[in-house]
Amino acid sequence: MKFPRPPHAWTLSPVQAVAVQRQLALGVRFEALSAGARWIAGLDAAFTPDRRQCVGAVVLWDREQGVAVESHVARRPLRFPYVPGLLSFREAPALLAAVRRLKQTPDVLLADGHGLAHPRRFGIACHLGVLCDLPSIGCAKSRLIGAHDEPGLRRGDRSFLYDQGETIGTVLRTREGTRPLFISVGHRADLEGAVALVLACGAGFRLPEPTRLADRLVARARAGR
DNA sequence: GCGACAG
DNA sequence: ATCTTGTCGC
Repeated sequence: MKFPRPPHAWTLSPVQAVAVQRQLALGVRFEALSAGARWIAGLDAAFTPDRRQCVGAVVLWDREQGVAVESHVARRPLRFPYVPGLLSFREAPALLAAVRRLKQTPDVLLADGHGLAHPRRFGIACHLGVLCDLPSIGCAKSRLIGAHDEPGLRRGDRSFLYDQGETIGTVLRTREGTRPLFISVGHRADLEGAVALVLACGAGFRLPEPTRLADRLVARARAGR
């Protein structure tokens, strides 16, 4: 698929990256996520053993048939350090390269990381969604910012994530006996719809199938092929 | 100055 | 993310 808008430069200083986030955050749109979203693109990244490259993977999951219909990986040089709050500048180049290889355009992107649950309300899910101009959801395995109560112990139990008086996400238990996931809106989505979609993509594991499969794919592609 | 800190 | 053995639980 092609991107409606050309991306900005990726080789930046942390200070410049923050400026880019503040600018792009103005482009985040809020919409009701389509309840009929069928093709979900799960995204995940890893690093080569020498830590010089980032490997991005995308798995297009057909929610109707419950199967992966496309899988792609792409490698890009690692040019940015890990700085909490600037994750996308490290992983997005490889992830976008993988997304670009998709034949079918996704209905929504499911990113491994936060969306609005971010200090500047522009986590990697927002970044990917805005650049691709596609609905996106952040699905992180741990908290970056915000306060919350511990959700109930059963699958589907949830509590909200708050920061500065705003509700920035949902802490969702996707499987009993495991730590909850942090769901937040990325771009062109709503929190309720995001939570519903994550649960709809669940297959008995803590992670929703699209990102779980992308995770597996990237783990294999990391070393060799 | 002391923690917290997506992946 | 990644480095790593055994071990607790279903």
